[in-house]
Amino acid sequence: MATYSEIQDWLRAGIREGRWRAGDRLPSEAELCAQFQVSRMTVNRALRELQQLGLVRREQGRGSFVAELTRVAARLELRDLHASASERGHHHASEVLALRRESASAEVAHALGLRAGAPVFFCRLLHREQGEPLQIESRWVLPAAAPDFLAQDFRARTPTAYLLDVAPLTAAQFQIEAVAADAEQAGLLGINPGAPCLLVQRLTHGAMGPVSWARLLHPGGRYVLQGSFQP
Amino acid sequence: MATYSEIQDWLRAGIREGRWRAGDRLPSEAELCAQFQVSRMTVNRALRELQQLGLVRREQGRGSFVAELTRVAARLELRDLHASASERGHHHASEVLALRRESASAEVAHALGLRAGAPVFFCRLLHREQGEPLQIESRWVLPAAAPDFLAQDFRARTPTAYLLDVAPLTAAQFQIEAVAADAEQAGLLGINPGAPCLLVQRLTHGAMGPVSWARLLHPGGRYVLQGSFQP
DNA sequence: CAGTGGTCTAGACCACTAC
DNA sequence: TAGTGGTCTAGACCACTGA
Repeated sequence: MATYSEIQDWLRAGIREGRWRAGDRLPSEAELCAQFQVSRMTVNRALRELQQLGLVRREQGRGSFVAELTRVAARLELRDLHASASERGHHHASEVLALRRESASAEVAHALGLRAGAPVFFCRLLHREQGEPLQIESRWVLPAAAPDFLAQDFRARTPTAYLLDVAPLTAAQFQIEAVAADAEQAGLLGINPGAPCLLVQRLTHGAMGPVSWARLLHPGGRYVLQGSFQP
Repeated sequence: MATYSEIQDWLRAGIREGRWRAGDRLPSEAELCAQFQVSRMTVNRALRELQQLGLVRREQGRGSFVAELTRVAARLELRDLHASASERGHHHASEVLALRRESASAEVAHALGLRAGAPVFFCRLLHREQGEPLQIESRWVLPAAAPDFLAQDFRARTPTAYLLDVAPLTAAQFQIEAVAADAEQAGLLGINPGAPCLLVQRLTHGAMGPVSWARLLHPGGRYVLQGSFQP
């Protein structure tokens, strides 16, 4: 007798220890049923989930095989700064530099799917972790998606956390690039003008469509994105 | 009668169309069984897989709920440059700047889990896409993992593709940051010294342990990492 | 207590693969 | 043809939740 997760553990251990190498055939469902004294449904679930994780490749009529990794992939998470600082036991503070209604520039209008000049809410915050400037957040919000946006106190709750509440996410896109800080940004972040920064641009969608477009600028030396892939 | 994926499609459609909002309770397994005239195992699988995808949250004794997204996450893939250029129909070329045996510096030894001074293979390549410099690849390889590394022609096949062949990946870690180009890097990439670059550092493991450590430097304006999240 | 999900069984029929 | 995985059934027992 065994459970599906025990069978998974046994297979993972065998793969990790090199008992089966990438591309090798694993025992068939029937063999695992006999070995672990379980029904086929149980074995099937164990193998199917390993397949969903990318660790195993299954082929009808042929068998189950250890998957070959052809790309380095990982789940990258871009999280609320306040929550991630708290998890590390760090202190996080936000300074509100701007909070107002604006007319959408061509760039903002394009990102949010509006016509240029349409009214949007805008905020600009400087985030500090342990007292050190870590991010300039520039954010444009569709008024229809968060009508009370301008009345919030973003020192108490970040725009990210507020928007998650009022307009739950259904989809998001981001892009990450390296840019040079301009003079104003450099002053806020306490770095030299032209210094390298990591720019994360993020568009979030709610059930009704686009909600918010954010440009998050981080000083190069102080902010690193990390990820890992462990099958 | 229905299949598990038809039930999933029906639930996803309801969530997408706002029939259930984030946090709402979905029909119970028993209700779905009755509605679709299927056994509980089928409904269970449909819901369990939606849970694994992060679209649904399930609680024993309470029910199944539409998940609230609390983080923007996406599968980020760091791929072989040649393969990704080919997919876009672009031309990719590599220039081999160095290919030799070295003694591991403290930094390299630490990354690969060696003692400082241990022999490692090293290569340095300049990758161009459509003729424009796109990446400086500096890579250190554990000789035991790829004994013939120094005999390869990396203009024909990138080190990434070669290593995937001889030492299949089992795990990887990466980190991404913004740095300034030094004079030599700037010369190779055709940018100004001090210009912002995206630096991706990547450590790959095979079945036997660490295989290779790579530092991939991209000119800021020409290289953007993108990702999206669609439940 | 009734209702929920978590897991497992011992079958079944099917499509596909390889010989 | 024998063996493989893909899917489904009609039950079962359990742990947990909330009234």
